[in-house]
Amino acid sequence: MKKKRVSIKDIAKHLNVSVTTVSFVLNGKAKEKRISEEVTNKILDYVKKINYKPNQLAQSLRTGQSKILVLMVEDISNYFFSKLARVFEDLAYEKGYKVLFCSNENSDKKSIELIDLFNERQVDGFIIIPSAGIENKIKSLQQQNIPVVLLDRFFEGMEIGYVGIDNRYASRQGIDHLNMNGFNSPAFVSIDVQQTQMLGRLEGYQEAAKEYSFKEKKLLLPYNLKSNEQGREILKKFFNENPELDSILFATNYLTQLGLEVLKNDFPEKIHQLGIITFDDNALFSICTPAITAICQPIENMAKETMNILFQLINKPTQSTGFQNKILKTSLEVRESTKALIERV
Amino acid sequence: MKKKRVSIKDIAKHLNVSVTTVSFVLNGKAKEKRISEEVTNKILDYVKKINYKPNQLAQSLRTGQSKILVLMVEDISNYFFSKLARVFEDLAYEKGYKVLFCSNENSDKKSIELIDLFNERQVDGFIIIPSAGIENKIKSLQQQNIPVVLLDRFFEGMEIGYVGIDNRYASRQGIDHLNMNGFNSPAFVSIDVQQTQMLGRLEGYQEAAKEYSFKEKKLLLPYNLKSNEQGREILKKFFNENPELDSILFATNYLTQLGLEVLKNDFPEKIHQLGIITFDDNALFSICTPAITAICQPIENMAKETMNILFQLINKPTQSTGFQNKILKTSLEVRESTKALIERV
DNA sequence: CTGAAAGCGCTAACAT
DNA sequence: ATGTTAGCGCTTTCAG
Repeated sequence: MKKKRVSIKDIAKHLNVSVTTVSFVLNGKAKEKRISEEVTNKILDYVKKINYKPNQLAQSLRTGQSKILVLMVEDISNYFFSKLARVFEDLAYEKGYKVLFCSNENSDKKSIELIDLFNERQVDGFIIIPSAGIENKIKSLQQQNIPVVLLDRFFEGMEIGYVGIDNRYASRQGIDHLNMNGFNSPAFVSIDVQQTQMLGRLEGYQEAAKEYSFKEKKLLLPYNLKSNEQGREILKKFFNENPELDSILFATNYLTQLGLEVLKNDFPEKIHQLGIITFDDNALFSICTPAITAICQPIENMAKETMNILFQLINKPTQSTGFQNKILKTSLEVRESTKALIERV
Repeated sequence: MKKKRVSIKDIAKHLNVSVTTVSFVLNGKAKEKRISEEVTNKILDYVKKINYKPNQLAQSLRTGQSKILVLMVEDISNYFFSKLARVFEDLAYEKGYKVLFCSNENSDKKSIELIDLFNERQVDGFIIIPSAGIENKIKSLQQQNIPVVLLDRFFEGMEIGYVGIDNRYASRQGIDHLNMNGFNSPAFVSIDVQQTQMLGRLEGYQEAAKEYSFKEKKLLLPYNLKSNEQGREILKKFFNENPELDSILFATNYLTQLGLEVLKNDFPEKIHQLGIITFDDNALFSICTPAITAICQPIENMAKETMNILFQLINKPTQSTGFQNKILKTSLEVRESTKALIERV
């Protein structure tokens, strides 16, 4: 039943030419190989007529290029990552590449499995948001001369292409903004994890604490929360025990969501008094009440820079020495949640 | 520099056996082909030692199976789609398949390009959320005997596997709920597009209008809004011109977001009086004020059913006749935005 | 200008 | 029980 795909050989036979000729013509090398216009057109016409498409698999096997890139994120269903994915998709297609997305759930085991999996498939490059323990796996990719660039997080001291934001600065930006609006006792809510981007965010907070000499007040939730409910409990306790806080910087999207749920349910008055800032924007933050001020990562730019570095690696087969890094700045989307109290309704 | 990948041939040579033997062992056919334990172990050990991975590309070329599935959605960065993607990813990996995600932006042209692209790559199956004009392209896939199943939307009368929700019922469910809470003049805000799922939602609304004999009041925004701003203008005008409305059913996520922005900015009192329901949930709807009642699609189940149908197609190479459809029910996540007025604070 | 043929890495029917 | 060998569909060198 399966209609057999037509191959280059079939075309050659049908047209009484050799496969070589067909291949040359198809690959636009007709001129270069000085194949007659007549033959060239005959082939082109026929190919169009039967709507022939070369078998990419065979092509890849032969050329060693699969034109496939892999983007490995923590969880593709997370807003920040899915936005990133969308931008990568478009950028890659422009260049004739496809992108495979996959989620590693921040697990080393899953990350390694996935990398191996795609490596077997000879993908042409990796863009990886790495979990903490896969430094060696990534080094092994580099040794095989497979282009990799890291995104969002990196490994201290590793020689590798990397694109991220200035997390320390971003936190500072947030606290500065709070400070300017009269909030001078800010808490920092984050996750207890050794990811570089999280450490940077914490650092920025601590630095600001010194400069403005307020007392550090940080809550680090366990990475593997059993449930949202557990997270809410912890936050609730934290708010109860620290009534003096006048503002909060949430280090990720997800925490903001939990935090707002708790505030909304258990401290309905506080939600309008506290200064609130979240890392990573989301379209819906603007319709919360109060609308939430956000530290925004320049997603498009991040993707663009990553692609640049990656394609440089792809096009330069020799092991290069200088690895490019790009640290971008975040921007602040100011909304109601950080308005000075006197200005609020 | 590029370390040459070791091939089955290298292994054979090194071990003084034939490639066949290696291939059989690697494919777990040692028993079946009655290859001695000794040889089997020798091969297995060596393979493990040098960490050999077969070249999937070559394998695919040979077997005609790529173990790759494609999920084509409208926009991977949309919450509903990225959630779906995540579930598909997990389900597929369980079965040894990978999933390529791509976004068609609801454009026929892009859809067709993408389908051709992946078709050339011999993917093993397609899961497609189709744009309106690609019925023929999909038929051509079927003719080539390539497994396809449609999701979310379908083509009237087409013989094809399909998974979706009962949109008519879902709308009814929403309006019924509003009605029970004393809202009996609901509007319906949707997009002016001929997608089956949207038509179903409209139908449900109209049906309810007849049954409860309220006057239909629908707003259909153009599909290609120039900007969010334009959308907001239209909504604002609509709210102004229809002050008698006591509730709204938004037919998609995105519209809800626009609508809430408008309400928040221009009708701050109304936002607490209107009954509001949205199609498709989002984690952040629960922290809006009021928290928004949502009609939830059973994403996990949808993915599961789709996979079932798809794998049935994949494993049954002969053109089957009976096509399976699965229409699932939505559920209602009741929140503040539809509380009867008397109950509200 | 065009064709023959080798070979990418793997599978599996057919020999031994 | 193991080996030989013919492809899968394509690119590309080398010979006309």
